Amino acid sequence: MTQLTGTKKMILDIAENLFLEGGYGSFSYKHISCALGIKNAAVHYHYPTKPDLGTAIVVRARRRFERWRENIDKRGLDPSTKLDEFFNLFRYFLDAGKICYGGALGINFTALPEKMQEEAHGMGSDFLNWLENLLSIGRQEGVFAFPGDPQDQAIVILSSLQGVLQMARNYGPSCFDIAKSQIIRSMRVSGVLNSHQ
Amino acid sequence: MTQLTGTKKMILDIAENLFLEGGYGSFSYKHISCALGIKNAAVHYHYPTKPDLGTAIVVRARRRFERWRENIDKRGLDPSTKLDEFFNLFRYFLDAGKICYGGALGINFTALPEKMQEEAHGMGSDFLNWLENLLSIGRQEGVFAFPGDPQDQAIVILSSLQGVLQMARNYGPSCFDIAKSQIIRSMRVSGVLNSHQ
DNA sequence: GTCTATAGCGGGATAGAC
DNA sequence: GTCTATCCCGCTATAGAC
Repeated sequence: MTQLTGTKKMILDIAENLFLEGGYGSFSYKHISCALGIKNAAVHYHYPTKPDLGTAIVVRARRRFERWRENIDKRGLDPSTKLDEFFNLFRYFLDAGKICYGGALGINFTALPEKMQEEAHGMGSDFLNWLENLLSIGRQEGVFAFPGDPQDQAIVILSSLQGVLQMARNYGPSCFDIAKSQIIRSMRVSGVLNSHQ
Repeated sequence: MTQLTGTKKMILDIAENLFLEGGYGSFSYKHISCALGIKNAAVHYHYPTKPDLGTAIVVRARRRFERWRENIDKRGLDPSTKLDEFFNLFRYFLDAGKICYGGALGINFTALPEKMQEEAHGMGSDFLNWLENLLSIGRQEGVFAFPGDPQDQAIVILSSLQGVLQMARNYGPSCFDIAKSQIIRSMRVSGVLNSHQ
């Protein structure tokens, strides 16, 4: 699969943006065609059905995360910086007023086209596995402190990020920074429990 | 506002169930009328517009949480048990394959009717304030241990619960128990950091 | 309080010309 | 690769009879 270009790429970009604002029901052929100044039949030429288009969004996002992961992992960063880069991935959504892929996919999960569900499952694993591995290594190196399995901690962190992006629409973007700070604070090795600071 | 009965109550029940499965776009007058064996015009008689119906869902849910809160607070439970009861509130959604109000409201928040947004905001505060208060008291009593402000910890816990209900659709209900256990474990006073158990 | 009937819109999708 | 034209569907909402 080579790089997308031209109309086909622009269709996918617009669809993805709308998708990240409200899920599968939030983008339509009409909306996309109007934004591009073409007719909806032209959009159907590139992506025959909506499940095709929806699946393409998730497939591309997975490839993008894979490139991000490769880039991060080969830079030899320490675990704290890597975790910070991970938070920055989600900060992009916050700044754009969007929810993340997990949220956009999870909200109507059972109503999604089957292929989209499969890709959604794979994408969730991509994120969870990477984070679990980071937490495991970070704790071994004495950088992070938390009880229990790294996988369990990864689930808490990822679910909190997903949830807080939705809360931020209701309470403003500061929620995100609060959650991020609190998560990091909770894993601080030198952290003193029961402290008010 | 007295207790709802008859058709009007059933309409609201069905709408709420559908709403909690996929948000504001997931319930329709047709769907509701079919489920009740009546015509959509009859539904409009009870709730003239969709914003009316959507707002009624959130208003009733807020009153329900208020009753829950009064009941819990007057039973003189210890903070750990209260927190467990709070988790049980969300377990109901898990068992029913639903997402919580925060998720159902947050996903299309900017597209919601204005009154619904206001109620959603109030509802989020209801939950956050109660949880923050519980965490604050629990830490004073030496039952919970966590760094930082109780409000910040409340945001992490609530966002995680909201996110994990959505993740559970993708990864199965075990996510919920894992997140719950990990959150409790992280706040354990006797907990040993860096432990693998 | 529920019905029939209908209006008007936006959605996904297709056939066939250019 | 994009167009015009069209189809069928589900949606919210309303008027007026019963």
